[in-house]
Amino acid sequence: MKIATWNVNSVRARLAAVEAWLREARPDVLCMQEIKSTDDTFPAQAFEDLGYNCAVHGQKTYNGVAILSKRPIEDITRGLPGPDGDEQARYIEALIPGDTGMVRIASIYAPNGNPLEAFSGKVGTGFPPETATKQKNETGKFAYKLDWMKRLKAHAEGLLALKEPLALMGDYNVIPADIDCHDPAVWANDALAQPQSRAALRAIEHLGFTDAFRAQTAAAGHYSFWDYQAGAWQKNRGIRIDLILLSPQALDRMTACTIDKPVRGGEKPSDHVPVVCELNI
DNA sequence: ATGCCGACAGGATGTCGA
Repeated sequence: MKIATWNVNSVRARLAAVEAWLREARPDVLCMQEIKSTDDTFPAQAFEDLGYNCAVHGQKTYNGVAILSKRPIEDITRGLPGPDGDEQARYIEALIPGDTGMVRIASIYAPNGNPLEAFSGKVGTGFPPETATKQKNETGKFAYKLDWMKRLKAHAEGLLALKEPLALMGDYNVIPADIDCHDPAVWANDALAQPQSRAALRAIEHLGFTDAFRAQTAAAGHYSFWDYQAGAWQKNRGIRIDLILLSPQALDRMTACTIDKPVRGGEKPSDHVPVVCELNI
């Protein structure tokens, strides 16, 4: 079974590119993030025409995750357990039957977490009303990121106990290590590279997950994201933040894991590229 | 020091991303 994850940066803006990639790569499962669509505006028909079933957890304008599958999509769960009032659509999970067994798959869009500090930017004139607004808008993004990762860890722990093939795949918004970054100094003050962010990811991995790509190679210089700005793609200034975390039962069936780098050079590309994994299931 | 680019909502330009 060929499974993939791709932060498409708007499924509607990216529809032609996603359709083209599905025709070429023919994955059995594609987890998408940042679809930036509600369930109503999600272009399900286009994917159904290519032979895919769709499970969507959408949101207007921001975030949004989905799972496409050539096989049936069963036991769908939308959202992580957590406090009421978290309206951000960042998690969808389902059970997919393979030829020889089931695999549980989650499409994950972890929070970015920037800016790091409440007053990292301008605070206007400093009058109390503006200060209060700035504080309200900018406080807590990094805290939300770390809290969300804790919620993911708690949920992942329960899933691991099922002892079944499991793939938690998506945009983790964490640069796991310096070798996953073109220039660590550039990202040193970014939420994606903070020690707390890396610790939050490690804490999940230490439950018993393996970074599928890192099971294949220890080499530096493999990225999944290149900023649209400042010629980052042309200069290969990228970072690897799109990960496939596998349970032991999934890892033992893995035969390949690759990053489809050329997609970044395509027509009207996303700033992320697909990460693909082959499982003997 | 900040913007660079791109998508969105809405109908100008601010918000957000990483």
